[in-house]
Parts: sequence; C-alpha cells; structure tokens
Amino acid sequence: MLDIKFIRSNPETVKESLIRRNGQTDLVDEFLKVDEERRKKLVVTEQLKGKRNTVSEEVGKMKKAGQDCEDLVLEMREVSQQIKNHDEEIRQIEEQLQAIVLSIPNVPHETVPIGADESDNREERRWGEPRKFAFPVKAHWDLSEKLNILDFERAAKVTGARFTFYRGLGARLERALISFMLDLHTQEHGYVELLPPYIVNRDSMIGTGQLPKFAEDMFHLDNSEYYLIPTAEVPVTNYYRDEILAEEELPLYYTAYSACFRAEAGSAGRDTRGLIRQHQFNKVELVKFTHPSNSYEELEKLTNNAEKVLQLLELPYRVVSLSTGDLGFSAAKTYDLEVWLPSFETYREISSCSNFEDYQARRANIRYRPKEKGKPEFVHTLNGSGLAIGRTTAAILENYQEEDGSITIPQVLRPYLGGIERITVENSNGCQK
RNA sequence: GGAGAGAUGGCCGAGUCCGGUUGAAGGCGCACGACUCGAAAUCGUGUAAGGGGCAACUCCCCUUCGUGGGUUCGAAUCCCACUCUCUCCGCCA
Repeated sequence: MLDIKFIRSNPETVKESLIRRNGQTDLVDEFLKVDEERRKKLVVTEQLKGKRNTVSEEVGKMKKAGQDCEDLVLEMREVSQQIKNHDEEIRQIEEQLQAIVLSIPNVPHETVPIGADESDNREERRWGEPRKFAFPVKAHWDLSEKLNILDFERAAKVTGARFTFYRGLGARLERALISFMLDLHTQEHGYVELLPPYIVNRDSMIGTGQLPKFAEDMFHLDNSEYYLIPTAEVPVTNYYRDEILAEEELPLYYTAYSACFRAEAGSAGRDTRGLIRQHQFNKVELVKFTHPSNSYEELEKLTNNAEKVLQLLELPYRVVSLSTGDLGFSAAKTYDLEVWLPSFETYREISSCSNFEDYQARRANIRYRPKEKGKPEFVHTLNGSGLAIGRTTAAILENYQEEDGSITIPQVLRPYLGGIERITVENSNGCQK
C-alpha cells in the first residue's frame, strides 16, 4: 500500500504509474474525494469528542464537590449519541478508503523499462550456452513417463488436473534439489532457514498484497479465515508483521522451503502438460528485510544468490527486468530468471526476484527504529525464488537428457542422491530390492 | 474436547475487587548531560504509536491498555462475545 499522504500530495505521480501499469487512473480521483470527505468528518467529530472529554472531567469534579450537574449530563448524553453516529459514518468512509488504497499498485522504480507487457521486458544478461543435441529432444513429461518418475495420470485420479506424484528417483531428485538449495543459501549466502506454516490467515494475505485483489488465485479453506499459501513469501514476510525491529539487526535474510498452492484461475489451456504450471509445487524462497537506503543493492545480491543455483547446476539462463506492464502488483522492480528448456526452445521463468520497497512493509506494518532520533520507519522487503523446484526438475530432465532417455545427474547434486550419476529405466525406482 | 489462569508502552511489570488529574507507577533498554585522561559505575534529564488541524511548529486536538460490541456524562478498570497464550486432564501424529 502506498502512503496516504504521498498519494494526497502527489496524485499525478500515482496516476502516471497507473497508466504505465495499464491501470485505471480514476482510482486516484476517487481516493482524493473520499479522503477529503473523511477529513471533514473527522474535524467535526473530534471537536465533539474534545467537548465531551472536558465536560466529563468537569462533571467528575462537580460530583465530588457535591454540586448539581444534571443539565450537563443530559446535554452530554445527546452529544455522545451524535458522536456514535459520526463514528459509524467515519468507519464506513474509512472502509471505502482502505479498499481504494489496497487496490492501488506500487509505483515502479525509475530503472524499470516502460512497456505494455512481457514483450517489453529488458534482457539484462545471459549465462551458459544451450546444449546442441545430436538427437531429437524430448519434453520432460515424455522423459519422466518412460522412466516412471512422475505420475500425472494417477494424480488426476487421486486429486485432479495439475497435480502430480513424484516417484522413485523423481521424488528423490526433487528432495535433493530442496536440500541443495537450502544448504547453499544458509551455508554460503547467509540466510536463516525457516520451515513455515502452509496455511495463513487473512491479515497475512493482505500484508503481502495477495488480498483483497487476487482472491481468485488462491485456495481458501471453507468456513475459515485460512488460505493455502501461494508462496513461502507470505508466511515469511508476515513473520515480522506488526513489529518494530532494531536498525542494527537489518538486513535480515531468510530462506524457506514450502509447498505452494495456486488456483491458476484463468490459465486454462496454458502449460497443461508437465511440471510447469501445477496447483501444488515446491519452492525454496529467499526473503529479505532491509534498510530503505540499500534495498536495491540487496536486490542485486538476492538475484545473484538465485542465479548461483542455476550456475552450480550448469543450467543456461538469462535475466530479464520486467517492464511496467508485466510487473507484479506489489513490486517496484522485478528481475525474472529464465532457464533454457530445450523442448520449448525458449527460456522459461524459474525465479522472480523483487524489491517491494515499503509497499508490503506498510501493509504489514513492519518497521525499524532508527538509531538516531526515534521515529520508526518502514523497512523494505524483498523476495525471490531460489528456485522453483518443479521447474528446476523439468529443466534438469530436459537439459541433461541422453539419447536413450536416461538423465545425467548434475555433479553438485550427486552427493544428495547417494552418488547416483544417472537415472535410467533400470534404477529409477531408487530402491535396493 | 474438559477445568483454570492470563493478554497493559521497545522489553519486563503495577494498576482491574471499590469507573473520574493513569497515556498509564516502577524497572530494564535507549538518548542527552554531569563526573572521568577515557571507560565502567553513579547522578540528573528525556524517551509510545497512529490520525487530524495549521503556511509551519519545539503548538493544539482525537484515538489506542488482545479484538469487536454494550452500560455510563466519563471505561485499562463494569457486562457480553470472540481470538490468542499458559497450566492441568483427556485424546492424538
């Protein structure tokens, strides 16, 4: 959420940012109108409250002195009723105002490329050379079917579309990737590991910006305030909701593995096969709470930390800076990491690293107390995938496939797979007998 | 699920029975000052957040003692509901 005072004094800036994001600018005019209405009402009501306070004090003294104050009491009874009515009106106005403010997206950073959609994203750099195959490449869902390490069909029976069973060495590969990534980020990059709840309440969803605008993207548990998390970003960022941190403990780095749940409403027909777009997938997330002065340096570092995973796995990728039209609702700037997928003959998103500046911190009320002179300030929050595990598995299957359909295991993962170098039809059950 | 206790400022912790100079004692922490060559210790002073008014403020006002209602001229304090925490019992991975 943006600062109400900022919108009030810079309506044109906010409108401009809304235009760049293909949003409606009348939100700002609506805001200005309701905001003014609120302040007018407040002035009147606060005057009445002030009167009540002074007179009530007076009544107390008079009663103690044994004086008669019946007329004052009667008058105040009337005033209190008025205050009650005013308060109710103000409550409704503030509800309106809140709804408007919560639906205004973040203002993009000045370095974000201006554009309508993903075709205007700016490629920042590439790493690695896509492998030249001497044979026709297979998609990961064909490879995994032959090896019997992913079972989409039975998952469809047991649950429904866009779910899968990982089986044998497929399951072990997924688990190995989780461990490998967590170890890298905790041992080499200085992140503290959290294993968070997969269910959060409504306040947390509002805190990170999923609600109220994107309710249809999530799974909501019936008859409750509970939602399945779409990413560990939600529980981990809300870890410090409504808290004031000490300036010297910033920046704080957290990494968390979690399953992620997405309703994928509106994506019917897209990526219907394979691991790319599932209702439930695994992800290792990186989250930072930083001082406002250096959040953009921290974004570069966080992006590099995610890139390191791909480099160690020797998977070719590129980094793109999302354009204003493609930028997420709460983000001020986002780098996507896109991994090369041979069967798609293109780069596909495998990580999204964003700086939210104080947008989430204001919604979630996460502040720090400056060392010099006391007023608490909002921290900046950042997060990025480090990485999406399912898509990493897909990338490994495709990039490391051999002509016979077997999969070579990347060097760094072998210790996590008990030294296994290759997944073949013969060993894919991953058990001894 | 049953029984009981509790939720107060950055933190700890009084106040709740008997409603009124308690936005809230005391302590810790923090900031500034004194002492000191410097530091520790000691002493003194200050130290909640959010909102609104104003050209602006070191100025004025409003709100906030878990959350939401109620009683009252007036509620941290009385009443109701809910949430969460702790202890004991039961059940359980």
